[in-house]
Amino acid sequence: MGQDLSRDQSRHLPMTAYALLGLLSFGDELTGYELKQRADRTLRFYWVSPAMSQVYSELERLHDLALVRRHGSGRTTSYSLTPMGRTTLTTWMRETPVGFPVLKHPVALRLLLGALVDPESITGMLRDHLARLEEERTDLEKVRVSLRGVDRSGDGFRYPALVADWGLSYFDHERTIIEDLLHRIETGT
Amino acid sequence: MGQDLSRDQSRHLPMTAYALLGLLSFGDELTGYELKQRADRTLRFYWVSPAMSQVYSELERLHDLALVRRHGSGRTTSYSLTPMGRTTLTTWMRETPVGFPVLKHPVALRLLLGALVDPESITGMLRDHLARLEEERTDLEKVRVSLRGVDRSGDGFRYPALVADWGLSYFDHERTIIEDLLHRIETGT
DNA sequence: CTCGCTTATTCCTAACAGGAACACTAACCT
DNA sequence: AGGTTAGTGTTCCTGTTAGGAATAAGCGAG
Repeated sequence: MGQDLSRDQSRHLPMTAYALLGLLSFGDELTGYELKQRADRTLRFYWVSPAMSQVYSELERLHDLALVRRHGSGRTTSYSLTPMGRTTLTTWMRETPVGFPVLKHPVALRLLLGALVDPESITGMLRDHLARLEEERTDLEKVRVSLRGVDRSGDGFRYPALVADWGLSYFDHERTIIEDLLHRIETGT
Repeated sequence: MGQDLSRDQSRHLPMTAYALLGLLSFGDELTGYELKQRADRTLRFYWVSPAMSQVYSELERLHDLALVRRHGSGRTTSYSLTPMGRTTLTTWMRETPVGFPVLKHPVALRLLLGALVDPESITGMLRDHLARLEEERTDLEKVRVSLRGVDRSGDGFRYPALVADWGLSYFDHERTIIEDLLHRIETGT
């Protein structure tokens, strides 16, 4: 039984686990709660923010695998990356086949079924979507600004800022698309 | 106990259920297998394609709720929308609060952690992503072409074609973004 | 001091992903 | 004919993920 565990390092973990390791890879010592917050704040633009339940159970597993260290100062427990955790993460970065993006776009799904309802219902939905798009964009803008400060770690490239720029341009593109769709629907192609 | 069921029509179903009802709303009589195929072919660009297991168990539920009709000709069973199923779907289209898109972008996630590995590893990943993007784009192009033929249902707007155009422009945008990123990384901002 | 807010964790349930297993059909192929 | 291979159609099982309720301690304001 025990001998199998020695090779368990090469087993792949659920994506959530790597996302958490990734958040810890920036060096901070974080509680489950803080990890969830950071995920909600920055990660959510490119990856689904894991549920609270998921964060804690995943941390449990990562601790069992010695990929994170526990810093239990009384009631609250915080976590940091172990050297082995860092190795696992970089190995995953290099060796794991990278999947294709998956999108769950409720607006597109409904647009597809647009013939079921009146056009006003569709244009209304698109306008609501535009408004929310704008909110999200300003949120991401704030994140990018705050990254400018933190992102001063020397030698490498400023990847988090790059990704933020990518996200912003994504929002901009979607806005023009939706505006165009609105125009086409209102005038009849 | 029984009396509660009378109000169960207003209960909301999982998203997968609405996606399946949506696929059936185009009028065909489909088996679970065919539904899965259609989802893989067209739906996947805007919504996660449900797993086989999910399709069959969801159809089971929809049948229990009398939202789909079963056409059991021997060993294979096909399904079609009941009037009540159509009503449920249009009600959902109009009344359900529309959520914000969720993206799982493994390339963006890794780019965020780019400092962990050498730049060549990142540019390699981006180039792979470009290639796959191109494949997906041509798949979607085929879908759009085939829609031109089917999409001749009279009065309304050609929504499926609209959504396909949206998807194509999404791929085009992502391609230019990635190419720009590659250039910026290779030259050092 | 107690009301409400944030932090922090645990637990439960339903939804979803992924694929193995099984069975039947059809084409083709030597 | 018999055999192989590919596609159709369904069921079952396990692990992962989503979502939120419940709990509790700490902390600032009235």
